[in-house]
Amino acid sequence: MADDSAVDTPSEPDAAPQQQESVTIYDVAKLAGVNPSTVSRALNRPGRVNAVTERRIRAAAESLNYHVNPMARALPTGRTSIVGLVVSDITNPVFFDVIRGAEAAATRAGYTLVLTESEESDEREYERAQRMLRMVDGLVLATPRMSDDQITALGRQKPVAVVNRLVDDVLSVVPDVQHGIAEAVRHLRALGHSRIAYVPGPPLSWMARRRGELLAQRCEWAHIELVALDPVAPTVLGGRTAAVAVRDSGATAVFAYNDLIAIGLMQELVETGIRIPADISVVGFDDIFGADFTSPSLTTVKSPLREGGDHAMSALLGRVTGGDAPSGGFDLATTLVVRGSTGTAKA
Amino acid sequence: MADDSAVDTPSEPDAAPQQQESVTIYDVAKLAGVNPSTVSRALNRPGRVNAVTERRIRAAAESLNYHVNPMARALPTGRTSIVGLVVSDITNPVFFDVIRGAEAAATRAGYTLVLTESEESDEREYERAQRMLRMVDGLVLATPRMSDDQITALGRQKPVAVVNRLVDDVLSVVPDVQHGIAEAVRHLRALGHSRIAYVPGPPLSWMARRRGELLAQRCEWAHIELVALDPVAPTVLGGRTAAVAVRDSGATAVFAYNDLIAIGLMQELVETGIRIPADISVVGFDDIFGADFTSPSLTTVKSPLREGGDHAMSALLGRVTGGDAPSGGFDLATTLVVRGSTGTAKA
DNA sequence: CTGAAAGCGCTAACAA
DNA sequence: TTGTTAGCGCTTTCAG
Repeated sequence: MADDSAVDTPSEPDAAPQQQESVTIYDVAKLAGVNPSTVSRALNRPGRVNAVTERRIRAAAESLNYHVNPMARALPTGRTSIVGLVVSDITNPVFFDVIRGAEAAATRAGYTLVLTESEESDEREYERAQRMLRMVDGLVLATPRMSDDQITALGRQKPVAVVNRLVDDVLSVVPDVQHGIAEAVRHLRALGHSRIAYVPGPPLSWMARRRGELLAQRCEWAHIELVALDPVAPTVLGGRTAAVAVRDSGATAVFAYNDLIAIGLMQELVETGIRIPADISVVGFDDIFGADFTSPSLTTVKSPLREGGDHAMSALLGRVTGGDAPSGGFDLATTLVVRGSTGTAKA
Repeated sequence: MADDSAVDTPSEPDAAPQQQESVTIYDVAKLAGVNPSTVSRALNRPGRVNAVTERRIRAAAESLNYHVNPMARALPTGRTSIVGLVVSDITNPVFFDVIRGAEAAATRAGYTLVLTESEESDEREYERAQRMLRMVDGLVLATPRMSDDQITALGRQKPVAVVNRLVDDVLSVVPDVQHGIAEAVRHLRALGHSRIAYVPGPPLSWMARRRGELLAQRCEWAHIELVALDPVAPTVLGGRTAAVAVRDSGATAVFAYNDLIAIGLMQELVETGIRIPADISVVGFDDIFGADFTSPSLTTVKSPLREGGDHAMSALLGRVTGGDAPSGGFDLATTLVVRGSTGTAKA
């Protein structure tokens, strides 16, 4: 640690590191005194080779530090042991859990996860998914923005699973939003709220539309007036822009399409001198990382994001490995997490 | 949207989708009336083929919806156009920005990003990196936990770059922590703090050790007493566990190894009736997503994480594509972001 | 149980 | 400029 000032520039390795030749089954075969095909058999299908030769081969492979070349294997088999995940925005914490779940399921099954993002563009999304398709055994699309037709087209080429959206003829993993919404509406109703505002998310998003619809349904059912405001970007900034409309709506409580919006909204409202929840209650969706950091902490409809990613990937891999239909009945119910941002309605 | 109750289970596609045969350069060649190798040339090295035949070939490829098979290409060339990124914990928001930066740089260069995590285990980390190495053209390790020797070993096989750590003979991208720490110490000093506590992070982490060392140096230099407490896990929970020690330390301000710890610490302190910053000031490191959600919002030494990921990946790809040494002088200085969690020292 | 041989899709000499 | 011909490393028949 002699030099402290120069560390902000990549250090230059002294010598160009010798990229060592990779060892192949031919090397192993030679060392073990067998045919390459026998090496392949021994390493892949234990039992289909004489026990002692197998041991000899394994020892040879070990000593040579042999590792199979996934690319070379992919050619004859057509399977790469790679699965892809497409998210619309790596920045959005909603996907962190989806990624984590998908990664876990993939790793568990011995698959490698490849990740890409579409930066909220439906065109880029399709293009990148298509590109990725060539190298993966299957694809998971998280809250995709592209059209149903495009998704179906992808599904015709390789197995595809979708999270947070329902698409015909495609493996779809969707949480039961209904349940959480019912809880939330009941919660607000019990607190005396009878006029609620709703800040919608991107109209291109299936999940955004769905939440809006179910919320409207439920409020009508509960004889609560729901005021739908203009949709905003599903970001903290988007939430801030909705503050004025929320204030002017005369509602005593507000639903935001997601937590990001809810958080931005709260920040802006508080800065305008509005007290939460004394003046207005706020409810979000998702329960993302950080939802409990705010002050007051955010009441939100929790989506089982991690499970969603995990289940989608598991289902996909089940299909990839030719397995039978994944058994349904996942525990994907949304639930209300009550925190500090909701309180009794202002008189 | 007829059925609302059944959506929590993967929908079963009616028919097993016909996985269409993938089209190869042979198909394109036949359609265009040329030899496969000509197709390869036309598509890869525009200009080395007659302009009109090239156009004919492109048209044929287009009409057949041809896409190159990356695996097949990887075999003869030895290059996959895939780069890997290893992080220690996908859950940790610190890596979100690193991932985003790396992804951006990779995509920009036409590479695909492969992601894996080590779940904070040095063994798993090395094993997964090694496994990944077979299929990538290069590897970026973000805040790795494995030993220098292991990193060097990886670097002998394929180009490797490291973020947030200095390793001999390996491309290292490290922010200039010094600068931010100096600012932070000066800030606290100006507020009258003369006894500061420090909650260290995982001892296995190079960056954790470095922050501790530089902080100690700087405080000594500024004639401030620094009380190093026991290290904790770099998580919100870890931060909570440090609260008692912090309170008992008698310090009027506390540095946490990272924002996660700082946030957990603040939560626990506040719940114990300690006021921030009236009773104690808190400073974190990184400026992660959510650091401004807390109440009070967190004063923190911001690390240019996104740039770190981007630069590391760029430098790596520069090396992969045989380019010359990446020009140094990146804008990777850390800076102090002053928010609400720091104030004048209690008398 | 094991060896021989063909071929996955593509690239890269080498010829023509 | 284009065709021919070998492979890249591995799996997988098919013989033996």
